[in-house]
Amino acid sequence: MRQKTATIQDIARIAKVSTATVSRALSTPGQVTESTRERVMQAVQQTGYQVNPTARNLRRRRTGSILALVPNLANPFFSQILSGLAAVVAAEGYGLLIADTQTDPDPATRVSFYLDNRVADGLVLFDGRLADKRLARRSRVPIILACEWGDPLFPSVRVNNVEGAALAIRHLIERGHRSIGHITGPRGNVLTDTRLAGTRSALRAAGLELPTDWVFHGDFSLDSGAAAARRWMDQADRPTAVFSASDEMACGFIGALQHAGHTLPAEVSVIGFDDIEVSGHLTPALTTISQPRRRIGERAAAKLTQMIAAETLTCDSEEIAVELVCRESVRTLASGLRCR
Amino acid sequence: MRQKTATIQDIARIAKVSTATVSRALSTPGQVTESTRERVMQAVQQTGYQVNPTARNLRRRRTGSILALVPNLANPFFSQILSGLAAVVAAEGYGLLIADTQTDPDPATRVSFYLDNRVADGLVLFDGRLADKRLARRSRVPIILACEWGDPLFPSVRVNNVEGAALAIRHLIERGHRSIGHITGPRGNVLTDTRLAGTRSALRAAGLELPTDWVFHGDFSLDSGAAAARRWMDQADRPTAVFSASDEMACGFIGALQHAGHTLPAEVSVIGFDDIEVSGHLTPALTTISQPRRRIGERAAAKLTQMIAAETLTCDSEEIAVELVCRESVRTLASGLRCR
DNA sequence: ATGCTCCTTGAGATCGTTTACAAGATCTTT
DNA sequence: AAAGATCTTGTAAACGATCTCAAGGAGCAT
Repeated sequence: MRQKTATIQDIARIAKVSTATVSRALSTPGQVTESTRERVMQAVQQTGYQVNPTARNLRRRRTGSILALVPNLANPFFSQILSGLAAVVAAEGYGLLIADTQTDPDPATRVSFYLDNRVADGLVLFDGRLADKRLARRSRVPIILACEWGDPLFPSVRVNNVEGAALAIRHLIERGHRSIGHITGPRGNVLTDTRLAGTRSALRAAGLELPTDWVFHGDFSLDSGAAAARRWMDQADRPTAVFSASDEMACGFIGALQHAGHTLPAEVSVIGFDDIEVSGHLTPALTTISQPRRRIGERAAAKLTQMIAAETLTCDSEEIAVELVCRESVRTLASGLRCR
Repeated sequence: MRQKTATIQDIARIAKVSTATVSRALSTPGQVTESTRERVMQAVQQTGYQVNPTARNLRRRRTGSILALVPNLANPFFSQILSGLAAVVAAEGYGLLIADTQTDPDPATRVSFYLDNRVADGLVLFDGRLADKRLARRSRVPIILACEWGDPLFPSVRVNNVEGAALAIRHLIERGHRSIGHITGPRGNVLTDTRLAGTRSALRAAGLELPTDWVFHGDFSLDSGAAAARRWMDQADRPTAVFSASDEMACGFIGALQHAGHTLPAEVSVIGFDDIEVSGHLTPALTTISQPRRRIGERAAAKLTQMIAAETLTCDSEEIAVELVCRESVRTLASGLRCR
C-alpha cells in the first residue's frame, strides 16, 4: 500500500530532460519542442505519473480548494445548492471543502479559524450574520455569500426575497383571499426580514393589514411549521390563507392541520417558498415560490472562482429570478380568479 | 489583501531559536524547555502565526483531507450522513472534500482520477458498484463504504437491510395483511437486492407469495414512487399493503394515490425505509424502518481515520441497528393486531 | 563572419514545513 | 573524576513541484 509513486524527478530522468522541462511539457505544452514533449509524455505514460497537488499548491501559494461553510449540513435545503457548487468548482480545478458551522458553539470563531489557517482559496458563506466588518478585515481570501447576505461588504448570489414574498401574497389576493397570515423564519435572519417586509408591503398595496396574531414565528423547520398550525387552530379569527417563508414549514403546517382533522385547502390555503422536491408530491400539492437552488450554487461558485483568478474583490450582488409555481394548496374564494 | 503572513522562520527569528525548535514547541511541546516554549508562544501570539497546512502536508506526505464520493449530492438522503462525517472528520483534524460522481458520464473514471491524484488520505464511498477488485488494486489510500457495499474487499458501515425489510414485512403481517407488494430500488444496487431478499424471505416464512405483478421497480426517487402508484391503480388484483424500499418512493406513492382520489391507509397501507425527516409530517404519517443516517456517517469517518492512523487496511463491516417506527400509514385489518 | 532576435532548455532557488542526525549541556553512576 | 545516559537544541536535508534567470543554438539580416 505504501508503494512510492513517480515524481517529476523520475520523469526527468527517464525522458532525459530537466524537471523544469517536464513541468513545462505538462502545464504549458506550447513552450516545448514536439520531440521533447513526446519523450516526456511517454515517460508519464510509462510510470503513470500524476502531479502531486500538495507540492504544486505549496509552490503556487494556494490551496486548490474552496470552502463552503454551511450552517447545518443536515438541512436538505443545502444539498442542491452544494451540488451546483460542486459541479462548477470541480470544473474550475478546485476541490470543494465543506464544513458545518452549527456544530460549533461559536460559529464566528469557527469561521475565523478557517480564515487564519489558510485552508482554502475562497469561501462560500451561507450564514449572513457572520458577514460583518470584522470578517471583512480578517479575511485573506475572497468571500461570497449565497442565499443570505449581510453588510454590503461582500458579493452575494441570492433571490429577490421581497419580490418573492410579494408574488406569493399577490397570488393569494388574486384568488380572493383577504385575511392572510405569515409564518416567518428565525429572528434576526435576513430572509425572515425581507420575506416579512415583502409580505407587509404587498398586503398594504392591496389595502390589507397583517395583524400580529397572524404572524406565526417559526425557524424554517418542519416542526416550527407544525407549531404554527397549533397556534392557527387555537385562534377564533383565523386567516383563510397562510404564506410560509419556507416549504419545510408549510409542510409541517399542512401535516399538523391534517392530523388534527382539518381539510386543505378548503379550510385554509397555504403557499410556500423554495420549491423543495417533495412539495409537488404532497396532498394537496404545494403552491410555492420556486428558488432555483442549483443555479444559486453554480453562480456563487462561478463568481468566487472568478474573483480568485482576477485577484480582485467585488461586492456586487447577483439576483436569481424566482417564480410562482401554481399547484393545489391555494383555494380560489368566491370572488377570486381561477389559476390561469 | 495579499498581505504576507508570518512563517516559521519569522517565529524562529523573533524567539531567537531555530525553526526546528519552533516546530517542536508547537507540535510536541513536551520536547522543549518551558522557557523556550514560552518565548516561542509569545512570538506566535505577537505575529498571529498559523502553520501553513500545505507545507506541513507536503512534508508529512499526506493531504490532510478525506474525500466523500456521493452519487448525487442533490439527494437529501445524504445530507445527514455528511453531517455526521463532517463532524468526526473535523474533530480528527481532517478537512472534508466532497465530490459528486453522478455529474460524470463514467463514475469509475472519476473515482480513478481522485485516487491517482493524491487528493485525499482516505475515501468514503457511497456507491457500492464502484467497489470492485480494480479499485482495490489501484487504491493508494484506505476506502470505506457507507450504506452500500460490494465485493468484501473493503470495510463498510451499513444497516442490516435484509432484517430491516423483514421487520417491515412482519409488521404488515402482524397487522393482518396477506397480500403485500414491494417497490424496489434501482436495478443492480445492493440495497435493492437485499431489501427485496428480506421481503421475499419474510413473506415465505409466513407462507406468503410475492407475485411478480406486485414487485414495482423504482429507483429510490419520489417520481418512481409515483410511477409505482400508477401501476398499482391499473391492477385489478391489488395488494392491500406495499413496502417501499425508500421513504422518498413511499412519499411519491402516497402522493400520487391521493391525487387520484384514493384514501390511505384505508385502501392501501404503506411502509417505508429510511425515516427521512418529512415522513412524520405526511398525512398519513409514514410508518417506516428508521436508519440512523448521522450515526452511519460518524462511524464511517471514525473507522476511516482509524485506518489512516494505523496504516492498516481492514475489511470488516459494521452494522448499525435499524428499528421500526410505527406511525399511521399501516391499517390494521380485521384479523390483525393493534399497534402496541 | 558578425550581430541580432527568438526559441528551447537547464541550473538552482523557492514555497514553508518536519525530522534525522549530531553536538553540547546536564545529570547519574561508579 | 571519568564514563555514560538523557535532555535540549541547531544544522541541514528532505517533501515535490514551479519559475526566474541565463545560456546555448537556430535563423536571419547585414
